[in-house]
Amino acid sequence: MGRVSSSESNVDVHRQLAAFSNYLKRKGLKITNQRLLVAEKIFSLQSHFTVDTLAEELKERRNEISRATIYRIVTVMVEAGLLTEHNFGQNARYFEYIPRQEHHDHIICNDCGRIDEFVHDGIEQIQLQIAEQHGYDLSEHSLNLYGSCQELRKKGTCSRRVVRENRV
Amino acid sequence: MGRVSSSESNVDVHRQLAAFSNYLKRKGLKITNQRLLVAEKIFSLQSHFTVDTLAEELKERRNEISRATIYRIVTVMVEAGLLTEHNFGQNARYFEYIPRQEHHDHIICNDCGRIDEFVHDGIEQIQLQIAEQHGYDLSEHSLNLYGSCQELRKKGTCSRRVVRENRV
DNA sequence: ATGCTTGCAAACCCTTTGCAGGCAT
DNA sequence: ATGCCTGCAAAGGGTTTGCAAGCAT
Repeated sequence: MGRVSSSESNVDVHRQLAAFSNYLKRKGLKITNQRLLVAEKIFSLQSHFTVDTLAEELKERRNEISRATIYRIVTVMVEAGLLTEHNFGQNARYFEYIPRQEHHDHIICNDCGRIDEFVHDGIEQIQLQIAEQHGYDLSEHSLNLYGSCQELRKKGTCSRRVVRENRV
Repeated sequence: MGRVSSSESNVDVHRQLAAFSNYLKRKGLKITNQRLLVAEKIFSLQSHFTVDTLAEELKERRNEISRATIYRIVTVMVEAGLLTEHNFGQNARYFEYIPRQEHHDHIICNDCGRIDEFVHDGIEQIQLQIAEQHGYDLSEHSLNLYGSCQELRKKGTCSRRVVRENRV
């Protein structure tokens, strides 16, 4: 249930990389191999990630980059407005590439950690009203729904769990 | 804009402490001085807190309790259903005492860190619909609005910031 | 040549845990 | 007396930072 038809083409990735390069140039920052590799991985991922998962994936493709550097690059990309940071749990910092300013909120599965996305115009508007009523100038918001997806209920198992008699 | 008329009376605090004691007894846990002091502080706080702020406040009142112990007590209280944990930022674990299962969401000020609360039945219902549409069994949610409150705009300063020419 | 970037390792912050002594039961 | 609790200090996990070498400009 991500974006319309996923399969980000290479053309898109290249365009996004070019945009990132332009940003770097404009800011007087250097276009390094590490920055391009990390950005490319993020653009082609098309989903949420942590610095840790990113580091693992890069390592598998023989493009190992130190976590310190990845943290620094991700920070630059957040400043560039290319990445958004999420607070899904207390001990994980998730980032997500959001093409063309497409906003959305998330539903996270308590069983398997799966993350789905949604947008609801009604909710978006109500939020603006609420902020106004409380005297706030709304700049952003974070709406996360937590629950269990169908997988565990239907199959009896999912990537993380098995249905047991005594659910905790 | 917290709960109706705040001023939690001592009577209430005592009742809540009694409830907590009962819970401890029921679970075969011990009623220790630290547990009572921490719980009392939380009940009388009537707002969001971190383990750190709690530790500081207890220290000021000459009731210093080690952070390790506070973490352990807070964990028990979450299990008892007396506390809810929030993810307002990535590097702070906030807890909140929620009397009588009163649910609410939050608006957080980016300037001063102030936290206001609200409930909107419409949003609550829409969330259930969205979860259902995506095949999820909704168990909980977290909705945080971020913005700037009136203080900084009106006074030119607030507890954390001063209005400057170049806002970042 | 210049100085931004990288990688390493150490430092940090918050949180958890092993252990021995303390206390509620 | 029993064994759960506490406090200390050490360990852990994620993130940041100082520094010297490396690389884009």
